[in-house]
Amino acid sequence: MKQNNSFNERTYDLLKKVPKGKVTTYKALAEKLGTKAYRAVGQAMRCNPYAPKVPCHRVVSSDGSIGGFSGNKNSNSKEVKRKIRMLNKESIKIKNNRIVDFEEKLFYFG
DNA sequence: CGGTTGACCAAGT
DNA sequence: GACTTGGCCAACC
Repeated sequence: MKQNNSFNERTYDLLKKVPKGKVTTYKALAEKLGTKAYRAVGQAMRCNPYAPKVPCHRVVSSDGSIGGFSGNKNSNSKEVKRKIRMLNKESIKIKNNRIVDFEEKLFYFG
C-alpha cells in the first residue's frame, strides 16, 4: 500500500490494477482513492507519464462515453484512437463514442 | 492564499 | 438528446 506518493501516482497505481478487457470510470478511481476528485484523476491522465503502464484508454466516463480525450484533436489523439481499436479487440465495443454493455465491462475495484 | 482550470458528475432546462 | 448550472476536488499560476 503506497500512499506516500502524490495523488496522481495513486491514481496510476489503481488504474494499473484494472484487468484486461475491462474498463473503469473516473468516479470509481477517485472514490477508490478515497476522494471525489474525478477531475483530478482526469488531469493525471492528461499528464500520463506512464503511457503503457497507465491504460488511460481504459478509463471512461460514468455515462459509458469514452470521454473528451478520445475524439480529441490534439496530437496524441491518434494514439488514443489506436487504443480504442485495441479495446474493441478486448471485447470492449465502442459504438458512437459509447461503450456497448458498459456496465458489463465496467470493473469496480473490490 | 485566492482564482482559474480540467480527460467529471448529477440534475435541471 | 444536447446544453447549462452548480458542485466537487486537485493542480497550476
